[in-house]
Amino acid sequence: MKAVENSKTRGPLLSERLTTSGLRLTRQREQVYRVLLQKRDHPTADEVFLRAKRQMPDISLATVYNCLDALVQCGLVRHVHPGRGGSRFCPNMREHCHFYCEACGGVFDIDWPADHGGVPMPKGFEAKRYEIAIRGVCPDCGARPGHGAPPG
Amino acid sequence: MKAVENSKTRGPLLSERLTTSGLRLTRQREQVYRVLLQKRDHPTADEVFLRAKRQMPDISLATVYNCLDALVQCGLVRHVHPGRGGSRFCPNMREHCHFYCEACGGVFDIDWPADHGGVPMPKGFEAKRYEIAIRGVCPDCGARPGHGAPPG
DNA sequence: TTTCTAATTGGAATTATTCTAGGTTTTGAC
DNA sequence: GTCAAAACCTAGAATAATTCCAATTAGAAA
Ligand SMILES: [Mn+2]
Ligand SMILES: [Mn+2]
Ligand SMILES: [Zn+2]
Ligand SMILES: [Zn+2]
Repeated sequence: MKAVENSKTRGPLLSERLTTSGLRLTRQREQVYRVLLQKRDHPTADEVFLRAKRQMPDISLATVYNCLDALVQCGLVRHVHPGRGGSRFCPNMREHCHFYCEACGGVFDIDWPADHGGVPMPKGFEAKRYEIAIRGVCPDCGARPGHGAPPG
Repeated sequence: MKAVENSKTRGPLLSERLTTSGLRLTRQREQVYRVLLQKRDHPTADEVFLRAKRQMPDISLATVYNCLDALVQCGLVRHVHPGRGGSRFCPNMREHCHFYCEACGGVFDIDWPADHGGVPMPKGFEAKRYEIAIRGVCPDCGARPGHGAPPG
């Protein structure tokens, strides 16, 4: 039985995207990508490592960092920078911004309307991409004030 | 001769802002704030430390971190998170966003038009503040391609 | 299949930041 | 002014996140 790419868990592109970027398809890269697609909660590298180890006990943290880097390089994953704590990773490549809940530390994708228009750049500045961070309180934490687990 | 507050280098508010936040005015906090106002290039904590030491050789790095924290707490300084490398500090409290030059690593203030409108939030999300990062190439690096010093 | 090179691995190293414990300064009550 | 309490500063240790390194393994082109 030939393995068929399942876009639900693996995404349709991994093998192609890697090779067109001059990178190889490896078990570890598949596993790291699978982990990211399975639970889209913007895990840290260390969280990805813990989840990946469940099915691949010998994978190393250094490899997880390498794989995440490869996935970012070939355009399948975003590297997200939440200020405090380690950076996080997101397999949603649609244009969106990130909401950081100050009560529970959760990270949420927020749609970013296509008509954003951007910010007018002063002469000479060449903007390649925008990253919008929104800090506040998520629905769950807003509903039960004082009960949000502190971030970290 | 009574010392007069010089708003060019010290800003008009340090003493007041600290005390209204329940914090004390100290030599070290003055010095750290002075350093930030003198060269507004978004230095890292370590860069602030090096600059502050020139006039106050006994100041410690831990104190610089503490002072920066106090200045952020009392609303005189912004804590800026550029993804890679250490976080940076900015005494410009007007609404603005940050341009990160991918060639030289420089950080620049970009005015953020007042009519930005914000991003429409899904039900339940309470947005407290926005942070916009723009990545690209600054005027200097755009003018001499290939000559921008690599960031770091 | 062979060969070449990219990728993986564990551990050490580096970087950025926070913590700790002890000494100093400021503040405010007396 | 004197004194105690609280805030602050300091050096160095500790922690957290990430990168580097040298040796092995494994993908894929020929
Ligand atoms: Mn996301
Ligand atoms: Mn700024
Ligand atoms: Zn929350
Ligand atoms: Zn530049």
